[in-house]
Amino acid sequence: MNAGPATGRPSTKERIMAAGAELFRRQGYTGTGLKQIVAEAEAPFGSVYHFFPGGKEQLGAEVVRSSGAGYGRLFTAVMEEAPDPATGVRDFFAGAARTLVETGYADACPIATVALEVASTSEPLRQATADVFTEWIALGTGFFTRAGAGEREARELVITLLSALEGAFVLSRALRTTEPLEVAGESVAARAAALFTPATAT
Amino acid sequence: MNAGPATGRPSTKERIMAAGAELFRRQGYTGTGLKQIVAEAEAPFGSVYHFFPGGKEQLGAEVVRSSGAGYGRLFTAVMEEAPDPATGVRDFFAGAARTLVETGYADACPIATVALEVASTSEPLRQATADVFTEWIALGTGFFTRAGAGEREARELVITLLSALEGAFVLSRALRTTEPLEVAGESVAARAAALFTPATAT
DNA sequence: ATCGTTTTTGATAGATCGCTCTAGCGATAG
DNA sequence: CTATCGCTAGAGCGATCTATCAAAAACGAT
Repeated sequence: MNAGPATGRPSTKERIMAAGAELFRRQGYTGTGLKQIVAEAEAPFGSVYHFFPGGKEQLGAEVVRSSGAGYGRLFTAVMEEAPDPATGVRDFFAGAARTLVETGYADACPIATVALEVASTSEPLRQATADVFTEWIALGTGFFTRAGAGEREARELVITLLSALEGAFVLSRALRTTEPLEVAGESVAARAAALFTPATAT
Repeated sequence: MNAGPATGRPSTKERIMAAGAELFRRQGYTGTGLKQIVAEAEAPFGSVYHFFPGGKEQLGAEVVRSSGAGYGRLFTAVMEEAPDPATGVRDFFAGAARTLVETGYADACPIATVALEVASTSEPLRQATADVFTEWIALGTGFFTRAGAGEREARELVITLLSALEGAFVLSRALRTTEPLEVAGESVAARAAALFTPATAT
């Protein structure tokens, strides 16, 4: 029942999930072995099956939901700090590009690789990724409606944003350039700017 | 030296590559075993190492380049059939959505799953995916410049298109809805329409 | 301190992985 | 007919995978 006290290293379960999140994000689900996870987490192998009786699939699902929620909080934080939505979009894409470069083009979306891998092979994992995307869409729709957009415009803007972001991650990681993130980010930012300019609204 | 005569089934190498392309696209690179590929291709196991002495990695690279080139031809064909670029974009996204539904949300981008998986784990495979994306960008830039856009606008439009497409594939496969493809496609089509409307050009 | 319960742990099983190797088939050339 | 060569064919190797399980450690109550 240890949730990680202020002192010492994180609990074994937390270390396993952190290691899993990092490795799944970089190498995908099938490309990452449990042995590799426990080695990186400095955890005993058996602990995986103690904390995740459902095995690798349960670990994967919990990691997807957890890191998905964390990324959602990051999105909200960046957007709320910005002076206006268009600037928030620009900042978010710029931050993603910075992280990508700093990690040697390894850390992009925490769940995209897993999402593509499992979409046609594991229903529980597919469901976990779908829940995360649904949560992100709801989060973004809420933010943009609060910023003054209509429900429909807000939803379409978030979906456009997420599509552009995920796709730019694919291109940027493969090409090892931030150009796709910059171009796609500017495209979405321009659309957001147009939507939130009262004078010329559609 | 058999390139597949008009009669009979395709050559063994062709069957292996076709099976590999389908399985890699749906389950990813690490998620697909050579045994599964030869089973689906109805080919002897040893033939893999006869035609691909470099093993799984070489097979993966050739499959990526081959199916990447095929998808590029599809893009060009759809765009050239359409009366104008914006319609072409709409048609391409609509066709992608149709294929996705018809295959039970399995067949999206032929190389995206592999691209994310190998970006940080296999340099030869990463290079293959990067070459395909570079080729697609060149292809699209050429088309849009011939349609009347400036070099820079054309390139940015293609990158925006590809990012939106790849990202929409991720969302659509996970959510099992074509909504992301429709929304992202319309977004790119609108931008293309604006760019190719002479009166109100930037 | 002692016992009973819960939590933790790593050795190991059973299956599958990519890959190697040798034997054999069938068409063609000398 | 024999030799050659491209290809077929699958048994089997070491390594690695996920998952299991019984023993050890930690904890709480008396």
